[in-house]
Amino acid sequence: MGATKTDHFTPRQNQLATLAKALGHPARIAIMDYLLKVDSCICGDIVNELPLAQPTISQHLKELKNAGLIKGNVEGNAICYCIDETALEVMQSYFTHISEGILAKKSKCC
Amino acid sequence: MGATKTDHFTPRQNQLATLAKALGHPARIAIMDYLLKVDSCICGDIVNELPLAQPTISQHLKELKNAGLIKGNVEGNAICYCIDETALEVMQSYFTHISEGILAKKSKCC
DNA sequence: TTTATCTATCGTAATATTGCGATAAATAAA
DNA sequence: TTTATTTATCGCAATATTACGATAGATAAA
Repeated sequence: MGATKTDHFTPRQNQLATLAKALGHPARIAIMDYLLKVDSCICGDIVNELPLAQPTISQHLKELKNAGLIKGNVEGNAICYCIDETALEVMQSYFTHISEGILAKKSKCC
Repeated sequence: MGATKTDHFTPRQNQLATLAKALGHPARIAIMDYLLKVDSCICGDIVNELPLAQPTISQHLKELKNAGLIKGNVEGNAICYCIDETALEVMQSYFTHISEGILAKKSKCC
């Protein structure tokens, strides 16, 4: 035990969970914040912005990248990361879907 | 090491991360799905819907509740859970905010 | 009261995450 | 080529998560 039973759920449920999990750490929210704040990709300066060591940040960037939330490409001797809109659209439409679902509900239990 | 450095980030970053983390498991996405599907609260039948044991589901419900995503109240000898809209609005506005941020960006790096 | 039903909690094992020092890999600059 | 600069990876320790059997607590039904 201890491992998530991924194969018992639908691909959509797993995808949403993967995306949410990737955002489930304040450092990774902070990285997304910084990516939005600077009007460009981040190339190196992200390490100076966060209160974490370079290997730790590299690891968080890797997780965001694996989840598809950011993408990066080599630029000189730095690497350029920026937000991947596709994954964000998935999350956004998920919450829109939930909101609509709640509005449609006429039940009054809680 | 091993513990998240929560105090190094802003309350907003921590709140978003907490909410995202709570949704970061397919079982909890499935619970939210089910809460939306049935036009009422869930009272007991959730255990039959998921491929997990009762204690595990109880644990997942607890995490969703701690994050503020669902709320529950006693109803007979069952407990009635349903979605808490407030937390969802936080997430929805976060993704709206990101989308707007991306649209506003004129940079063309990636 | 006794029994059934539903949910929570405890305890524990397996696995995953977080964080960082040390170090490697890759490219730029000198 | 040598030296910086930047990022990734390895290895490890500390902590957190996931899952579930056993069991307790609470209410409903008989």
